[in-house]
Amino acid sequence: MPELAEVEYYRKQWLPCLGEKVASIAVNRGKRVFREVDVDALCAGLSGQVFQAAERHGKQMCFRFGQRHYLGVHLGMTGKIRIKEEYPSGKHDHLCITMKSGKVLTFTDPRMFGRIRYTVSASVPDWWQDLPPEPSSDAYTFDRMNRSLDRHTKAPIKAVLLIQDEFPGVGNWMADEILWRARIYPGASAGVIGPRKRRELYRTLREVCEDALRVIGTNWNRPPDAWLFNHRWKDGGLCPETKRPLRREPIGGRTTCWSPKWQHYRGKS
DNA sequence: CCCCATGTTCGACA
DNA sequence: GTGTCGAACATGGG
Repeated sequence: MPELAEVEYYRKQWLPCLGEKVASIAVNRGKRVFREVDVDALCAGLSGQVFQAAERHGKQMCFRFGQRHYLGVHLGMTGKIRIKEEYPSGKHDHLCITMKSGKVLTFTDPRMFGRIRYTVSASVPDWWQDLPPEPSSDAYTFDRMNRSLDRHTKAPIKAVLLIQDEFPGVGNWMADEILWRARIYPGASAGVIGPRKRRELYRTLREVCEDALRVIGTNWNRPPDAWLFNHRWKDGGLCPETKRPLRREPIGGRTTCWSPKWQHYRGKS
């Protein structure tokens, strides 16, 4: 499920326990989500620490315990985090952090494409440093987007928008929403998109990131029907602009939904 | 049984 | 080295 805005929503789920102390840890040892983690160190290290901070960058999250314990969480395709009232928990609750209050910070992920990281360090771990600017931030410039397109001139623009080093947080539905608003055919090579269209793309990129954070990232509200979002999932969906049928086909290796008449821009050939 | 899935990574190839 | 593409990862839902 999770892209930028959904991850932002999940980030907030543990916040009610901010300032509380960890009582004990339980893990589903050996699961793929712990592939980069020393699980013994995590269980031993986190106990007794105070939950201090919850941050997000793109689709990644970082939770700090005490001054030196950094817990990284990526939700993959099916990950969720939430608070449970008591420990005995579900089959896919791979990480359960029970607090002194009895509440349990829980990480769930049936498909296990998600990933946990754990670092103890006086300084910010390398995986949480020097991250590329998010498209919704002030640091994200038109020049930067241009460079991303020029580094991947032959790839379909849809595929380029999904590269996390270039567009952190953008996922499959957001990429489709961005291209629909900019009226660009998702299969168009990034390199053939002209300067004027790039300006439009820059605007819709930032707009979709901001809209998504505001509408879904806050309370997971249902987006307006004027977005592509509500129409893209099922067969038979209609374009909110043209009222004509949407198309769904794999582009850039992912299921892509677009409105053929509306998204006619294919660049210079 | 079949096909599909809002993500990332790795190997092959040009 | 760089860029692009497809397969693989593991599980559940329709």
